Amino acid sequence: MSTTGRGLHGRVLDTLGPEITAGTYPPGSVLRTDELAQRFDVSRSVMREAVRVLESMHLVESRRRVGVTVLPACEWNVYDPQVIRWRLAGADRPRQLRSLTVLRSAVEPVAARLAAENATAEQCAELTEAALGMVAHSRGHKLEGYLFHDVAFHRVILTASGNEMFARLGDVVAEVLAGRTHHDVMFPDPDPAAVTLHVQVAEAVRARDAERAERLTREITEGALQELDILAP
Amino acid sequence: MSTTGRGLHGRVLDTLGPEITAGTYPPGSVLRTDELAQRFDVSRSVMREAVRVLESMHLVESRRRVGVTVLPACEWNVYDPQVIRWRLAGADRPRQLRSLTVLRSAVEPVAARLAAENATAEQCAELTEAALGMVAHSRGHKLEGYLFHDVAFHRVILTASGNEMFARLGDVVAEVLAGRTHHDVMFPDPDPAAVTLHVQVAEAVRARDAERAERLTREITEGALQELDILAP
DNA sequence: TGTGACAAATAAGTCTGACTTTTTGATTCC
DNA sequence: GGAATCAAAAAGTCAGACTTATTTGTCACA
Repeated sequence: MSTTGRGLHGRVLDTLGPEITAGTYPPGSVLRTDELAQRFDVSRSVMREAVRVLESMHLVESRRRVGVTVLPACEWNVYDPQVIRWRLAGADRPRQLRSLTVLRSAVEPVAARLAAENATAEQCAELTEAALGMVAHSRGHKLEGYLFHDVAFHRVILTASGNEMFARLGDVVAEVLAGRTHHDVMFPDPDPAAVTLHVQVAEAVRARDAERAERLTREITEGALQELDILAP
Repeated sequence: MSTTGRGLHGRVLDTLGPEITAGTYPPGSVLRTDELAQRFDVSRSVMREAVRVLESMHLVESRRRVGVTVLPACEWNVYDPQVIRWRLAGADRPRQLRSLTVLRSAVEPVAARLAAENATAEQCAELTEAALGMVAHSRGHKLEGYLFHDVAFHRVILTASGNEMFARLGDVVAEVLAGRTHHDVMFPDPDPAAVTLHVQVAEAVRARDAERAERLTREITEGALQELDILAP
């Protein structure tokens, strides 16, 4: 599940990216390419490539005669999957998880509405299969299997919406769900009400009932928000 | 309004980025770093930096002995502001504008609800000022002034929500609104109903009426969607 | 004393060329 | 025909020299 790994510059990013997103260097801090190259024991060319990537994520800004300046968090490309992973691995994980869950609560109901209008027969089948999979793994400490089908379910909804901006949030939702299962406190078995809601959403989409699909999905995401409130008020 | 401009590699990206996002090279196409370096008359180091940036946007994938492979659109980081600008400048602009407007319709109502709960006094003032500015420029072909305050209004809503994921969509909304004003057909004066709605949202936020702020904002975004349907059905 | 021009220092930016590593696909041998 | 081997291709890496822009500081001049 390592993020980059591709090449030496990826190795550098794997430690420098998390450091920056964790706030190790306060905004305005200046790093020097040469020093970084020394620290990571790579050539300047490799270090420059890494800096270019960080720059494209708006984590840093490189200026002549000044150096590589760390930008304030409000500038970061927080939708970059890499940045999301780095931040989820860091200390302000709970805050991040909350932001993303709020985003989910805005997007997924609308996506479900669109999915009900646009889903193909195949996507309806995948949805039903995922919902049934969730049911099958909802009891007896089978959290891994449950997570698998949960992720699949929400991915199908987002993809079937037909909106590419929604579809690309599939990875984000997957990270959030995985994070909830693995790192945070979670009950040994998922909430039965949530499981039922997923099944009902699948039914609504299959029945082309957009209104109902949206309302039920809103219940799901509101449940996810309440769950966060209980764990970290 | 030029996007990158910083350094030689930025110059390369300014032409290569739009080419790729426009679909000039079909997914799976293979580019060679050396050839690209020749074409743009830059050194391999510079070309490699540009490729790294494209790679971090998931537009291409670089593999040894193969070359730089163009990835299918479903892999692209479509939330990267740079990618958004490149695509909005390209041929499938209308499609892109629709995707982003649907995203707005999902996000902004929820953001308005949160803004009503969390906005500071200063943000309330900014919101009112923006709404009044829209009113002042709503008649007499003052589209530029209207756009300015419209952008400001939606930026404040998204920022005041207190959710950083929402806040970062300010630039996206700005692009969408600017695109609508400049490139697409638009009536010489904005819809009076929309202007009124903005004023009412500002009032609702000031009055801490979250429910009403959400409902009114939903009306605004649904209006934006209908406007798109009229222009490009 | 203030100000403007000029010079020096600094760190990123660029280029070149040689070398390494990985991957692929073709060839050969069993 | 299949497996092992080898050669070519392209990205990856490195070192070093050089360029350029920007900042800072100094000095002369008003």
